[in-house]
Amino acid sequence: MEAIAPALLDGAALDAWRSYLKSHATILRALDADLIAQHGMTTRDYEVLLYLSQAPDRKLPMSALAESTMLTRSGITRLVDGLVSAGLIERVSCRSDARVSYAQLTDAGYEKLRQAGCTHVASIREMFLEHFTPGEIEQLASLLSRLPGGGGVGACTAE
Amino acid sequence: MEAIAPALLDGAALDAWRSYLKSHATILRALDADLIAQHGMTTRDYEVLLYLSQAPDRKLPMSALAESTMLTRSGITRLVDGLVSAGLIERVSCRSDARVSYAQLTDAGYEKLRQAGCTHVASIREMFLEHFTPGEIEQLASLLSRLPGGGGVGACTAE
DNA sequence: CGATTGCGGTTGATCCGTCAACTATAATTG
DNA sequence: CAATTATAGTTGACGGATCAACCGCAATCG
Repeated sequence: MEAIAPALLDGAALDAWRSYLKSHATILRALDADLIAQHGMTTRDYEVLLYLSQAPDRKLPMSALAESTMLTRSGITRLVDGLVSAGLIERVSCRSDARVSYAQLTDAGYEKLRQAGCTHVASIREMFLEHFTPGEIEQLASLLSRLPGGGGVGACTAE
Repeated sequence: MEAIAPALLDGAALDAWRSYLKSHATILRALDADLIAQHGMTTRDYEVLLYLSQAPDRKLPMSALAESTMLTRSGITRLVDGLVSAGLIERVSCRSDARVSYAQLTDAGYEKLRQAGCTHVASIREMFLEHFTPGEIEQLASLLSRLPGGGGVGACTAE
């Protein structure tokens, strides 16, 4: 009568799961608030700019962005709309395939990313990294990489 | 020129952070999809029912729910609206303070939670717990508990 | 080739959650 | 006790993301 899910999860497992959920919610909320306050940009915006900055020619097809960010194609369309009207991104069409439309980082977008990167990375350090020793970071990286989407080998969701 | 944030984060730190973000997005999306498909309910709904089920009298003030779920009070009002009209929750007023309104789990809500709990916890096992040994779960719990919101000692956000 | 099928992207409707403003009640203070 | 201030909750307007439907183009298959 006392509990439902908790009764089905033993102590450490429950702790791990709850900390995982709560810490994520707390940290992301704070990061977003920082980024918005300091640069008028959400973490999603930042993520898109970052992916573009790392891509050849600083441009990516919309679909690639959608996959990287784990948004739907329609979600990306709208997100990019915003960045375009902010002047941080341009749409350029693809010569070899008229269906695809690239999002390309503008110089202004690159500069914005550079500026935001400083404070954002500092926030990530403060909220996440600084709570661990380098050895623990490695442990954590190794553990988390095994989760679905974590980037490790067994990350296939068995679709 | 090659990277922005990554250049500022060394390898393991970047891996840990990225795995943390991506795994969370992937897992939560899958859990939500499962819960919706099998029980017509979001993880937020589930969370609210769960908190209520663990509360004395199976009821909690709206504000308490808001705090537990990390939603705003207005967000909780709307979420609870939905659960009320689904018959899983009732609103009951407080006799000692006319401002507070409790959300109370109905029998139907309890039953629904019980049913959903089975599959939901199974999904959590599959997506999260099963990737680790018991010892690793403990490690993970210990590490994550140190993060903001993770429930550990230093979890104060220094407001 | 011409028709079908598939892919990339956008749009309309909708849902979910926030913020800001508001109401009503309680607590405080002079 | 009256006036102020604080707290609990709801509501309206809005933003962000999804789904489903769609358009245009490419690729494939007869």
